[in-house]
Amino acid sequence: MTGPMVRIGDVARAAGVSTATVSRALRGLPHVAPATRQRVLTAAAELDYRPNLPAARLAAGTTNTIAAAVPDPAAWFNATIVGALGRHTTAAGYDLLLSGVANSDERRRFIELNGVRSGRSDAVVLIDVAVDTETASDFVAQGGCAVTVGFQTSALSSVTVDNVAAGRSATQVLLDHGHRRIGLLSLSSGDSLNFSIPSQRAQGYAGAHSTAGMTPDPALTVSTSNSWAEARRAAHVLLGAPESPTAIFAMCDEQAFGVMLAARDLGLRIPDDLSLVGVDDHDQSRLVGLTTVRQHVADQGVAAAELVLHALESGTSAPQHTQLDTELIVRDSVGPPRA
Amino acid sequence: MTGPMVRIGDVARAAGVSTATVSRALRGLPHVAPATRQRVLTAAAELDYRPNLPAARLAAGTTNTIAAAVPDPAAWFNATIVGALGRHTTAAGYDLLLSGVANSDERRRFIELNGVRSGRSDAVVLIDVAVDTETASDFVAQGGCAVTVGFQTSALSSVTVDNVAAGRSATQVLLDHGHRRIGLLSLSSGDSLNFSIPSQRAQGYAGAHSTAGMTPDPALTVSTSNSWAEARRAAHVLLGAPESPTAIFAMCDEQAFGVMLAARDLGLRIPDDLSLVGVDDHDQSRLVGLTTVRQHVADQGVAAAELVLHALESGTSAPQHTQLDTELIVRDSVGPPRA
DNA sequence: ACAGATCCTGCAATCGCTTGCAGGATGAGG
DNA sequence: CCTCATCCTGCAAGCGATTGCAGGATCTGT
Repeated sequence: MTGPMVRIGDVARAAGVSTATVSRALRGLPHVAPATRQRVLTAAAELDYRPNLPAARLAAGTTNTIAAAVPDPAAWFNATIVGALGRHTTAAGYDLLLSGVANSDERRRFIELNGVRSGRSDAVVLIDVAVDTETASDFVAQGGCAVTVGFQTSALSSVTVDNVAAGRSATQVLLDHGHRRIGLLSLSSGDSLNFSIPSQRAQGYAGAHSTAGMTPDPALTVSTSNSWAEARRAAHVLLGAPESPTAIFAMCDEQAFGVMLAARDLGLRIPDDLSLVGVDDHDQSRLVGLTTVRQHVADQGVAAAELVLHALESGTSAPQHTQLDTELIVRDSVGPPRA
Repeated sequence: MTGPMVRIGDVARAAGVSTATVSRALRGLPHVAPATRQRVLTAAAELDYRPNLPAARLAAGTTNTIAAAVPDPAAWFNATIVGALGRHTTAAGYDLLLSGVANSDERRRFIELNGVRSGRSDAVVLIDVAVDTETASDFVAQGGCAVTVGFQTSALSSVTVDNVAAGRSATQVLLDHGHRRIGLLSLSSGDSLNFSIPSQRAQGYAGAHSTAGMTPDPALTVSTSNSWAEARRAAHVLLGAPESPTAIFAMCDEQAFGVMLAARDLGLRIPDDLSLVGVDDHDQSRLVGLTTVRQHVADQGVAAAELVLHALESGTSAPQHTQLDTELIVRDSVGPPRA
């Protein structure tokens, strides 16, 4: 059944050279005569030789693999980043290992498993997964290479957006239209591993208010996960309250979709009866006319890939922090408050 | 900088046993006395020992890794399956390697790289990626283990849905409402690697027509990728033609979203001026009230995981074919044709 | 034709863990 | 008290590549 395993020695014999030469020839290393290389290539092709990865990795001490951690691989934000990241790392010859890391246990395991010493991956990309300062510096102290996306800590390279500004401008649009009671649908810190995004966006929300000489009503803030269903329920609460908001700032578009559903449930028209702003510019937001603060998600994946590849190739461990722009995308979900 | 590498020998010395015993103790293998195991565990913990994966893989000849191939990791369908698949394989102790396979070159490379002989992965999951019969049987002949999702070939285990039935029932709804000119937005076979889905759904479309004693007008069929932008453009063509259809069957919900955009561009109201049915039941479909034929996507990922894990654990190579149900989800995008 | 630099190539030691086999210790049964 | 099974444990031979170092071939300039 199982085809005979062709080893590097077989190729060497066939080409009449040593395994050392085969190894060098096959990997395009210098110091091998063109004619010899050709001979080796031919022999390898003829025997249909496939180098054994674990062996190569053990000997070379390098894995050519990048491990990515995401809270939920199926979520749009994560998937988009992973897609862009993967495209670039694959092009550079790296494999992409994907791990779902939904709680702190899994996170610890992930960090442990991907340290330099286990030889599982050469570098790690943490997408929307936070790590504490100590863990991060331990990791790099051991020679690990990591970059974070959507979270920032000093010891690690990162790519982020200005979430305070995003929260501010989302809120500002609403304020500009005359809204005075603006609900905040916050991302829950429940089992989430990244607290910074919600708190920063909330900070922008508060900031915009205070610039306008106002203080937001704490009763208008509700937290949920990024699931539609939960956001919908939360929006029901918000909109069913005695002094309900005339507008809602949802911290992510997916939550905004949930609000739209709730509005429909309640017979509220957007933007006539309720204004709505999200953050992300999810693929679907255009379809439903959602006004939102766009973050260029795929670009973040590309940036992460560049950071990681650069670090790997240069061997540098000095962290670099990239911050991408956000931009307000005006669609149809915002209008003046109902009289 | 780099912490001292702790090897299995160090643990052995600390625990006063041989490396063989450490290896067995740490992996929970039988034939090691409880007291000894405890001693080894303690020593390992104290030294913060991390086994070196490549070494273990080389020695054991097994990788504990499953490689998944998807045309586009960022696409909703793929991401959803990968998410479910990953959750289950990780729980079973396997790593998930993710590769974007967008054309036949990449596909060939993927198959080669993941054959048994290269020791890169223990099994392969092909998601919406087709392979020809010969490649498939070669792969298993060499001892490879593979399962396909959304595509079926006899030599490999697979999980699919009945696409003919899906196409038929989508078309049937439209017919039932009295539509007689039904446009078909087909998935293009451009660079796609899986032709079977579009052709099967088209077959269902034709079948429903012929059951009703009709023959669909070939002029009403247009092919595009699953991108919104393309589908939108195609819909413009379809709807701008002299005898435009009163309804459209889009082979996937993402295309249907494009049609919605086009309809909006043209000032057509759904379902008053145009009826629309998709396939998938994309997360967003509910939001926009799209009538669609649901396929349980996450379940397909789970099924794929089960197939793969079973094959790996039992060592069986007899292919198993799982077919999941689809179900018509009626929302608001279908009505009678305009008078 | 010769010294010295430049290029290729092979030897053999590693990389760190797994595992078949054999041997010693322990316990049960007669 | 002896025999035989049963259980643990250690020895040491791999697993299949990579790579520092040394040595031979080839070439350059004089």
